[in-house]
Amino acid sequence: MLIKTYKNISCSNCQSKSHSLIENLNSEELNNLEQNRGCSFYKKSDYLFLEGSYPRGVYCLNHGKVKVFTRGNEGKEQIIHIAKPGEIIGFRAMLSGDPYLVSAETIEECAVCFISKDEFFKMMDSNSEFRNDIIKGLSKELGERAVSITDMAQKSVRERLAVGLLQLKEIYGTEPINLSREDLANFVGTATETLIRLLKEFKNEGIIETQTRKVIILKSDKLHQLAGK
Amino acid sequence: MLIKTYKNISCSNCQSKSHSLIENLNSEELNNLEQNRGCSFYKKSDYLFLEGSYPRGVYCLNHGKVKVFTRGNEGKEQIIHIAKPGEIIGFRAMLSGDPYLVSAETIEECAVCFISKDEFFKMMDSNSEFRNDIIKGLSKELGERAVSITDMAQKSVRERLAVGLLQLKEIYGTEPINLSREDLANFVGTATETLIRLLKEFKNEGIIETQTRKVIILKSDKLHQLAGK
DNA sequence: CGAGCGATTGAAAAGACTCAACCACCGTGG
DNA sequence: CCACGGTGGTTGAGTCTTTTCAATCGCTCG
Repeated sequence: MLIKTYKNISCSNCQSKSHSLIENLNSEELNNLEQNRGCSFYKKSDYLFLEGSYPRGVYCLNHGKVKVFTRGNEGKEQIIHIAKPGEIIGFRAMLSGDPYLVSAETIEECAVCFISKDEFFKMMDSNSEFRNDIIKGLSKELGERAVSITDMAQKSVRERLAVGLLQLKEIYGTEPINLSREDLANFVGTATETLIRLLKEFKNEGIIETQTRKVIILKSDKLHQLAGK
Repeated sequence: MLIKTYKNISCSNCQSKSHSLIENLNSEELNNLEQNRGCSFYKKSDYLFLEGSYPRGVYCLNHGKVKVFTRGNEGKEQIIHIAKPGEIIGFRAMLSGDPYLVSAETIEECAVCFISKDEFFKMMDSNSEFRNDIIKGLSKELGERAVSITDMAQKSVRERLAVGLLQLKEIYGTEPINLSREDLANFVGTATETLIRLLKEFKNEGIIETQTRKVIILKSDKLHQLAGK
């Protein structure tokens, strides 16, 4: 559910710009973009878009975190990606011309800008640097997913948890990881109960610390070791 | 190991062109391409490229089948994709600028054309239709891989085998599926022994038939049912 | 203070893997 | 032409991981 519409986020001064695909737009393009996008606040657990629907544009995350997931057997979520500020969400389906294969839902309060399909394609056509960044982004992600497939197919849940925690560390930076046990399980690809048990083991081994739902990583090196096998 | 170099495959008349990314090149571009690529025969079990090395160009498969795989724990292969004639292999790493994350190896005798990096980028720059097809291809594949990740994480091996056989049916068309048990297991993401046992179950249930190593699908509808859960 | 949801624990069952042995086919060389 | 060796395919048994189901706990919000 959308809370309110606002125009007070500037693309030129967006604090997320530097690590975003929009960083290579020139000032004219940024100004134009600023005129032609809409920004909104979202509460926790709001959807940006739903699997099966058709994309009308892309979402540029200014603040907060968004989980991107599919639903598998019996509707169980598989979290494919957790987006952080600066990321543009939902352009894959737009580029392939298909309906969304994934859903996107906020896991915190978020500030999100919407860029229409027309505007996005205009940017892609007119700015080859932007376009190349998009292509590079797609390619990079495609490579990462090959690795994820292998991990899911071959690694034990324990190893996958180690991998997942390291990925989350990249996403959360210095902040503690703040996810429900269920989301964490759906990210790692396991049952919630199994996740809780393994988390407890890691805690007992001094690798992590937990504060209610928050997880703090104490020994990354140990996680790397566990993840590798 | 490369068997011999030849120039006798014409891009304009390539029987694989119609279902290839090169189908939207104009005749001038095709002629140019034809002058600037090299074609080779490969024996079964030859590598096109190896994980970790740097791409120098892309491979256009004219005849035969190629498995694309990563190596996970203890070097076990995970087959990410099986390419059939018409497909261009290995452009992902070239576009992202990284070394290959996967290896490509022939699983039959193959005829393969090599297009250099320069040539490929030239085509991408000059022909926006070609470029868009590449972008679309990347996006489509990215979506499919999200589904694969979910399948690997959530589906039982039995379900995954059903999914895998249906995918292989698309690839092999009317021909019987002709893979070693090990490759089949590495495609489905399981141990060879488990794969064999499940294959036997499917056979007993009249869903498939086997002729030594070849697998023939008798009841696709049943497989769809099993794949869904 | 009580309802309700998320987190946690325990016990049992199921699914898949590993290991070891054996079989079957195929090409080679005597 | 046949014995031999090797590779890939198959089977069996035992083990381990992970899931499932059921029950309990504990925080948070009205």
